[in-house]
Amino acid sequence: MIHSTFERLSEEKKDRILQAARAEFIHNPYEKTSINRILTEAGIPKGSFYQYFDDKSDLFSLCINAVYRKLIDERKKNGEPLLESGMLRMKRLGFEKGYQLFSKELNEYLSEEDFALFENMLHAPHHIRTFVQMNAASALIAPVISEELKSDKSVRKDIDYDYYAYLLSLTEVIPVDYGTRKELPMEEFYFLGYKYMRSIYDSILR
Amino acid sequence: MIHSTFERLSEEKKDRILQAARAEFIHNPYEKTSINRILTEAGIPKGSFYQYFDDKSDLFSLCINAVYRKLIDERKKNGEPLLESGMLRMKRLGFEKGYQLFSKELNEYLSEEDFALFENMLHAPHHIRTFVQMNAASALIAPVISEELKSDKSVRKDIDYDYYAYLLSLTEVIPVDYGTRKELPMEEFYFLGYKYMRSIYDSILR
DNA sequence: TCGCAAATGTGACTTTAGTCATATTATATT
DNA sequence: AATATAATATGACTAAAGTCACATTTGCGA
Repeated sequence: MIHSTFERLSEEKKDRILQAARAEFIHNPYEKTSINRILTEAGIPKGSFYQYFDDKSDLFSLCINAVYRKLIDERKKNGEPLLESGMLRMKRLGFEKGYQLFSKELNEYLSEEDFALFENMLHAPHHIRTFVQMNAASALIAPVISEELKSDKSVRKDIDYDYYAYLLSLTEVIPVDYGTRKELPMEEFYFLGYKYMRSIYDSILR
Repeated sequence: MIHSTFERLSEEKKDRILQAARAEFIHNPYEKTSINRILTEAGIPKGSFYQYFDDKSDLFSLCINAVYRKLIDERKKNGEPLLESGMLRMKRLGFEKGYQLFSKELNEYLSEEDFALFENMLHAPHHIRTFVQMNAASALIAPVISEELKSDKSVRKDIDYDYYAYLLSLTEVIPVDYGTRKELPMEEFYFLGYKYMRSIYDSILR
């Protein structure tokens, strides 16, 4: 967990840490990254690190969340709902077309460095990847979906919006976890994701 | 991930490792446990460890899975279905009664040491706990649920049993993750678990 | 503005994880 | 049985994580 001591830091210092961490996580696979190096680069003493964070995964989460936040903000700015992204559209348009659109958008929104960072997340140890993705889902994606559910006429009014938004935010995490364990090809993940999403919707649609 | 090299080891050696790890994880909170100590205790050289496992979380998973396996086997032996355990029954009988029954069963099946181990799992870093629980769910619990779904007349025949069994196996993991993040009291977890289970069932019941 | 307490900063130090070159043992091939 | 080849075992070594006692700064009531 990222401690409140970190949040209280000056923007300048927070950014110095983020940038140093980002560079490290972009250029190395997760297991090869070093807290020591990041701290030297950012000019932060070792002791301080453990006042701000629990461990390396927090630092990684910080970097990944920054990219997710960018993605979300862009979609919002363009008036595109978040729920429509990823899985659901993939199913609606078919895998090929949906994936093309998805890639196109990512290319618009994300830099090459962002892609490298995401790539490293995909190859990080299973528990780190799951942690980081669930983190982003719950902290960034779920709140947006919750709002979308509230203003969606086809959704029941008596449900716990936050909880179902959280469940929906896992639409990428859960199938990927399952698919990875079963060693399924990437393409199948999306259909699993759709099934998962479908099962949540079955409970909350009027 | 636990490598196949470990599986190939003699039962004697595997058990020596399991017992040494178990003792370490029972007597220390996760962060205070040491691979080095476990290996010294088990008489296994450092280099061998990394031929069998990726890291400490594998060793922890090994210990936790052994207890889950015991629980599952006991329920099977007594002819009690797995799906009825935990959340669902909690909802059917009400929290108080359901929890009493749950505790009673656990007390029958598990030793004090098993409890200590589980306790340490509950307080392990978030990503370790999630990893270990999802692991057990997917490797041990899901296969049993899959069989139960297949022989359940009220379940549709055209579904992907394994996948929905996997989703149902997460009925304890998902609500606990959400509840922990939101800092909800333990009791609420069970109602969230029921909602989660409900939403999956809505999709697979005839 | 002084003095005190709480919060934050600091880096030498200890312990732990993880690597790798080499040794040993098992398995297959003729 | 002799030889080649692959699989496993080993522990000294390197690099990393994590700790802690002490220093410095900040906030705040008198």
